[in-house]
Amino acid sequence: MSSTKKTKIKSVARNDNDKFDLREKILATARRMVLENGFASLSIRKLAEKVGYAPGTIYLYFQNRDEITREICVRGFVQLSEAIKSVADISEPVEHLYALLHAYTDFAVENPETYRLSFMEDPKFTEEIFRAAPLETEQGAGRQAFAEIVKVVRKLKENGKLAAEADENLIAEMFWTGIHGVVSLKLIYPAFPTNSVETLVNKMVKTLVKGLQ
Amino acid sequence: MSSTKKTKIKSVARNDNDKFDLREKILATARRMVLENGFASLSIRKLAEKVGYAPGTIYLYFQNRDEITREICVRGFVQLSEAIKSVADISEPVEHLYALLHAYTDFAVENPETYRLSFMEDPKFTEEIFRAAPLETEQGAGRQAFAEIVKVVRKLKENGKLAAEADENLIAEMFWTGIHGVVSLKLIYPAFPTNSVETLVNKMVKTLVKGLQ
DNA sequence: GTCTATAACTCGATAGAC
DNA sequence: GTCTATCGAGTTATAGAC
Repeated sequence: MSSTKKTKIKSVARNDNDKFDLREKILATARRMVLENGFASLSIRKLAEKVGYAPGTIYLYFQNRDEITREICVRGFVQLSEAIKSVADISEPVEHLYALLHAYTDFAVENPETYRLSFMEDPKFTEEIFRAAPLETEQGAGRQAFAEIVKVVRKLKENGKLAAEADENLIAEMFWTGIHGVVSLKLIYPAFPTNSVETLVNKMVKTLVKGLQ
Repeated sequence: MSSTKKTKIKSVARNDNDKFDLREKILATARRMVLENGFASLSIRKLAEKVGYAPGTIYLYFQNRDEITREICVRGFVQLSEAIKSVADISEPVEHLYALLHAYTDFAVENPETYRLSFMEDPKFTEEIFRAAPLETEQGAGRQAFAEIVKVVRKLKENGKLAAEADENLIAEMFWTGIHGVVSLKLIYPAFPTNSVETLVNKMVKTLVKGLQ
């Protein structure tokens, strides 16, 4: 790998008065292509054509195709992380838990391609989401999201909804893997779990919460 | 790379007396390649080379590449279906449930590539597993497996572990999606759920069973 | 610095000679 | 049935013109 080769290409306007960031333009175009036809349809050649540059030009801003998809995923997960945090002010713990998990599944359903690539397709991207990194940075988005679940579990415990000796981490992972199973199966094959994501998530969370008492 | 030109294709021993099924040989070789390097590494060219034939020959036995991967998946799920049925003689329902779900997760852990392709990568193959087909045929393997879970749920109900008005189908789907979430997340990123598949499945099933009462 | 053109390598799939 | 040759398409990456 080429270490810190962030070639911060001169931020000079190319043919306009406004300075524009070609890197961002490429990313935006790539994102649009992905939303329309999925990650598989994202080829360097087509991307370059749409942006109006030659294929080789893309490589001035990105090391390779993966770096583009990775960046799209990571940015997507920042949204997820924010959505999860946006319900943090709900004081009642069970209600908070439902809101948080629904924010999660809503993100997956509304951003199926991002979710698929991040959690179902390629370990490379999953790693990117969970990478050990300062919690504040974008790269820690997956860990931030998980940390929020742990917080809610702790809140459940403090409110007596949970045994004092319960393993918070294990329980948080149980919730996460459970709802991941619901959305991931539904995303790949909508016809199988015949029940809707909402019905399944509600039933699962309700049953788990009751079973934990 | 390069060099080592293998032009000795013609010298491969082909037993013309025994009529051996080249189709099976191709499948077996493909399966081996998949086990070693994943489905992505399964190319017609490499496969043909390993089998000792020209690339075009493969197409005499399979319509295309997908037909090979599909067949590998479907056969894999017959094994899963059999593993699940092999625990059907356990009379105590909760014990039966645990055994069944562990048979499922064991299959996923032992056949990660098959499981990944069937349930995480390409809807085409998921569809093949769940295809509406006579339950007895190979193609119904996924549905057979699910039917077994429904049976156990019904048994739980008959033994009073479950409310009489409980939705058997919904509960069976809840168990399936739950353990699918555990194994699928673990398969794609072993480091994240820090707890083992066994620990998570046990905790989840135990909590769900308790919560259903 | 920016971009074009193209190399060099994949791959799946097919046509035609034997 | 099998092989050779090839098409058409994808990919990364580089050499060199402007």
